[in-house]
Amino acid sequence: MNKKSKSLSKNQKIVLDFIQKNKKPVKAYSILSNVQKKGINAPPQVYRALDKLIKIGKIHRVESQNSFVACKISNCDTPHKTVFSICNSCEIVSEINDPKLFKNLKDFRDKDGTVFDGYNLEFFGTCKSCKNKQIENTKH
Amino acid sequence: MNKKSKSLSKNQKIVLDFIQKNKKPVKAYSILSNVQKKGINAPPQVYRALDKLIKIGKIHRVESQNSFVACKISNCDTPHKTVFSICNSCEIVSEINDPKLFKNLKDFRDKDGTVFDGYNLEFFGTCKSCKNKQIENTKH
DNA sequence: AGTATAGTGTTATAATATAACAAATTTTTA
DNA sequence: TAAAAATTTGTTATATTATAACACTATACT
Ligand SMILES: [Zn+2]
Ligand SMILES: [Zn+2]
Ligand SMILES: [Zn+2]
Ligand SMILES: [Zn+2]
Repeated sequence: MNKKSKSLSKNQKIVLDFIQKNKKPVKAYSILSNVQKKGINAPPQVYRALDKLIKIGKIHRVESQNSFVACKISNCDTPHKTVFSICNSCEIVSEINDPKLFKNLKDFRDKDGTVFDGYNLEFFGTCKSCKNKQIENTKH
Repeated sequence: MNKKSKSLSKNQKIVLDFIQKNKKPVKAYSILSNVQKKGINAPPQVYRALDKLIKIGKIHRVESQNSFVACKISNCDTPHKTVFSICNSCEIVSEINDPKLFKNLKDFRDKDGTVFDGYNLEFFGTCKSCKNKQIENTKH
């Protein structure tokens, strides 16, 4: 049994379960208040679980939002290579799985030829649904 | 005289000046403690200046560090299209100016064909100087 | 069984960021 | 140039996000 298949601890399961249930990214203190009934009482319990889940790639941190979202790509690399699109209007986040873009990022070298271990890319725009709403509003 | 050439306010100048003096990104409260002698007394004065400087593209926020760094690319776009390399070891940040990469990012569309307004990309690795130090250490 | 590693529960506190409001300054427009 | 609008300031208080430290428990490894 290799390390990666080791099962999650109680708190890790509770936190992951809550994050996976949510379509949108969730904030640490929102997780806390929502899992208190399950026996998680204090911030460190949440943050420890988050740290571990991030480390093993089950979730990602959305840096521009201080929020956390379940990984949508089963074999997401660690150290992390993540790409998200983020709606400026409703703040919904989608994880992007685009092989061509991944290749461009993986192959990138800086001026010194440095190879990077990982990256995080966040695209910002207006999602389809919000764009439609905006069009609706200009009609009236 | 267009809007972009309008001069900065007193606090904005003080904050920008401090950020530009630093090779590494700086934190908001470090800015605060370093400019108190210039008459900036409280966090909102710093954060307001930061917000404005970010908006006009004079500085960028390094999302993974909660820190702020002067723009090294004179004509950096707003809304922002930023690429950084970040050393995991010394946390030094370099702004990357790579036309080919910029083009790849600019041309990217998601599955729905959405065009994005901006993006932020952070690469993580070990900088040349830190890599050399590591090699030195393994010699002994 | 014994040791090492990882996880738990808890309290306190650090670090980062914003709300709200009155006053002053600068820019725009009439 | 005077009035109106927009921006910036100074200030106090508070919200939000995250970690330190410590004693203890559970699990995995040899
Ligand atoms: Zn993922
Ligand atoms: Zn949206
Ligand atoms: Zn820039
Ligand atoms: Zn370094």
